[in-house]
Amino acid sequence: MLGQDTACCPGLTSSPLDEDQAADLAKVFKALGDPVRLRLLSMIASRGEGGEVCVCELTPAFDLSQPTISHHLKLLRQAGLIDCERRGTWVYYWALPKTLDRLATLLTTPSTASTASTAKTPA
Amino acid sequence: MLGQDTACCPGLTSSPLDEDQAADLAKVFKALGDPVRLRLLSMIASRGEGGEVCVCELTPAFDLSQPTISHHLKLLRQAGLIDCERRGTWVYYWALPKTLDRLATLLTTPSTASTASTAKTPA
DNA sequence: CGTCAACATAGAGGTATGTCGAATCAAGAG
DNA sequence: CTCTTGATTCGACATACCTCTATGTTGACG
Repeated sequence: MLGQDTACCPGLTSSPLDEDQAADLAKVFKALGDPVRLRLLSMIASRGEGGEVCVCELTPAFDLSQPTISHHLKLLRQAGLIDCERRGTWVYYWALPKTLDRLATLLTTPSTASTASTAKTPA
Repeated sequence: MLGQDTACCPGLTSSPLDEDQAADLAKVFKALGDPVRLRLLSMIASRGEGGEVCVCELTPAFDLSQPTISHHLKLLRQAGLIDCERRGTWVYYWALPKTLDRLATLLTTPSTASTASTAKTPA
């Protein structure tokens, strides 16, 4: 998801998106378009670069059933925003900052681009 | 939409979002979660700072009815991403970069924040 | 005033999304 | 092996969303 060809692109404000780029990006933004998923992602991402969170820590933070949380985590994973691994009884999730960086670059407007254009994940 | 209290916030990856912040942000991301709206926004925003686009230029770029385009423009406007004005027979739309910048800052991860954190629209 | 063109709004229909309970799978303890 | 706990998958249902056609509204022009 979100192929390489969209990774290089300067931003929404520079040139109109073509249909394929828009479709790819829309999937990621749609994944972010739910308050539960936004909170889940922020809870996971705020653990830092190598940080992980167990599902058993995430679930009680919401007034939702466990299957529902699991469903939202799945969508975030399909959007390329997080990934997970099972270790014993528990499943741990971590953030994939590359996707977030890509979106941030895309949303950066020319006025702010002068300071942020060099932030395209050094490699 | 997207009150001032969320404007100051460092980013998704720094600390977990509370419920209200997540709800506000989700509305904006949801507005971006459709390929048609993404393309509309990019067509409008790529006109630059003072640029404007007439609806009559936007509609023929899509294989959709005119009311459908009007509907999507309304959602983008309600999300605070664009605004419009009627001048004579035509209606002109322009982008509101402040909202985009806010999202970009929010999505910026610590590794890239060193170069982009000062990009919060100088005033 | 009447008419026409550009946009917006209203309502309807089909599809997707969010949520749940129940069932299922995975791993460890006894 | 069986039982318990953690997590995902499945099936169902209510709601939201995207799209259309039909209708309103606004302004320009005779």
